[in-house]
Amino acid sequence: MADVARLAGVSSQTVSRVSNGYAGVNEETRRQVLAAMKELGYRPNSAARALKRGEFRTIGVITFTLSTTGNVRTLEAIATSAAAEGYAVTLLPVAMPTQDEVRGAFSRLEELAVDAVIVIMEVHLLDAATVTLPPHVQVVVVDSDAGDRYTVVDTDQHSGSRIAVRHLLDLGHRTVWHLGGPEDSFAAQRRTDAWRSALEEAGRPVPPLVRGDWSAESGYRVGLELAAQQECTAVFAANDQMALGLLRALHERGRRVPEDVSVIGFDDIPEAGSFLPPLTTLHQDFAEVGRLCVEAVLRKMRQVGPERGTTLVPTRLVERASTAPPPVGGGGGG
Amino acid sequence: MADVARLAGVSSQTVSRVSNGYAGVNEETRRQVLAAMKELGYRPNSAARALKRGEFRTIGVITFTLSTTGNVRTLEAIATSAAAEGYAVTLLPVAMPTQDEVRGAFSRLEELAVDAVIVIMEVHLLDAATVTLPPHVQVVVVDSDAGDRYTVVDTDQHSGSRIAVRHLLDLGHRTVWHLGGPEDSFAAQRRTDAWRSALEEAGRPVPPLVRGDWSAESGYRVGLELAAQQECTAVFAANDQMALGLLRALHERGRRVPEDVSVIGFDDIPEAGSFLPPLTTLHQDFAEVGRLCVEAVLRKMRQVGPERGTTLVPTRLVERASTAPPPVGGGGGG
DNA sequence: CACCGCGATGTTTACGCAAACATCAGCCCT
DNA sequence: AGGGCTGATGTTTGCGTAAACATCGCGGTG
Repeated sequence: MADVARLAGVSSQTVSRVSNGYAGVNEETRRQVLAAMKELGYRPNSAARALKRGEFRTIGVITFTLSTTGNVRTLEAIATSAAAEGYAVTLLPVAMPTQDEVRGAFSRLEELAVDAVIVIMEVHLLDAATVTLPPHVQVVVVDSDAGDRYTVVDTDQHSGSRIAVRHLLDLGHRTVWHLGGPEDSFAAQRRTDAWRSALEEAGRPVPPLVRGDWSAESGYRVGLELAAQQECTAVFAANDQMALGLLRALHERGRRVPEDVSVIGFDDIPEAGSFLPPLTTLHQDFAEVGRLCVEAVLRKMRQVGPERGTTLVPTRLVERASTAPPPVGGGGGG
Repeated sequence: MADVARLAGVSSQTVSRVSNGYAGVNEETRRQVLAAMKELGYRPNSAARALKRGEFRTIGVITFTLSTTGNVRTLEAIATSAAAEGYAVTLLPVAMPTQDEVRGAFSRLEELAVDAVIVIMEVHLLDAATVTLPPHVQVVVVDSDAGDRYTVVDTDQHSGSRIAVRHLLDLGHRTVWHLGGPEDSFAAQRRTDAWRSALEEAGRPVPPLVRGDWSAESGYRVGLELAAQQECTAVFAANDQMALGLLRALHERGRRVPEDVSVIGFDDIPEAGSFLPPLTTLHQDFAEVGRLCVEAVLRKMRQVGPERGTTLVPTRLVERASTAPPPVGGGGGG
């Protein structure tokens, strides 16, 4: 910076002013400084800047696994939104869903150059990891019900699941089975709760719950059980990957989709439209979730209060070929 | 830090020594300092550290889109490996594959706190973006053939594709069709080249090339054309998503897989085993690619020379149900 | 016994930047 | 004409840390 100042014949402070786009610099002077910067290939040192300003312009994202579409898409949206606001995004992967790993991520975070944190994770683990964060670091959480302790942004799992169940009931199915996600996931839990309450509200029997672990493979395994239930004509799978496995299981057991069994998923992954048959599912707007996370965290940073509460992003039903009215004489009559 | 020093009754330099794990500190003193740190909730300020040390312990990852499995898995592996080495990872998303966007990412990078950059991107764009990087910033590229200008780490696309073609020929197919990836992708280009050369080497006819854009949807569209070719008994799809679309197209046109047509993919995405039928494909070791990227970039940072060259990670054939010998009287006789 | 060497610790300094304050010239007002 | 105001610029200072150097005490050695 001193070199630039010398070359431009000004003080280093003026260089700083130009570099930060401050007003109150003569147009002529500004041009000279910019020319000098360019000639010397000057780049501001972000460490010094951060030290002086007391902020890093960086948001940390803690995420357990990038193997689910949702996490990835949300992360991408966060990174894009953050970039638009002049913030960088630092990734803090948690290799295993263990307490130690989570604690480790948070403690790495402690010495990390971030002003705020967005957590994309099952919050069961977050709770237990009683880590004291640097006091000024703001936190926003995705996939949680901890709205009273953190600011939460999430897809509206509840209403989405109700839409799924309603869609199948409206087609004439007597009831809807559910291929749920893992027990330790809040998202899975909420989808399951909504499924049950929607059925109860409609006065329909609630079939036994079966669970997978989000993977297509688990959907296949559990799907084989469902395929054996002749009275099962409609299944709400908690995500599209499991729905894929379910489709395969049904196919192998000779149960046609949607003629014999209707299947609805959740997520609307890009491949869902290419399943056999194309999958009816609930579209999640991950881009919006990510955008809102960044917005929330920046608002918290800029304002004072630690504003808590939950923001929900609606889902949208995408009808494809995997859902249809029940077979006549089958489970119909709802 | 001064507070800690005061509380522990030592100088701030001793605190620094403890904080950085230097030898030459009395065990008794060290304990006192650690206790003081804990009591005061001291955390080293990474900005000041970076300023003093002249390095950020951070690696930037520039990536265009996180919508492909490969990019995501590689990114995840990079983040994990980097964390193991005490490095953080900063994400630099490039929203659109345009020159301007790439240039933008690189210029954001210029003021960003990174010591090195890993680029996961089609390098066609990278070339044109003649940005002058900060001189000390090392670059490693994934998916490129620019081994003479950058250090490159990539999956061995060529040998993987040859294995795919050989597998189908060995099953008895006369030749192998190819559903290629987009023209502007180096990875796609290499897979296509390898397909062609493997056929030529075996003295087989080279069917006309069809291309998709990596998406399942495009695989379906193009797949409809392939399905119309009665002499087509074996297809090598450049990735699993397009293979999924192809499977759907073949199904809709009444061509059974693998009885009438064999299909092989590339990537081995987690869902591939749940396709209908389960997809034979080439497994890419993205974790290894990511690990090697970090290793390479750290080696470059620590040593002097800008060591160039290419490291290839081998693929592995995963046989599932989508490949079989050709129908008798069909395209057989290879 | 004086001196050297070494381990343990303290003191000084500079990293690059930007806020705070200081300066200075030109201008308007009374 | 003098005072005060404004806009443009320069000077000083300190952010928190760690390298470099200084110091200090102790035990061993000639």
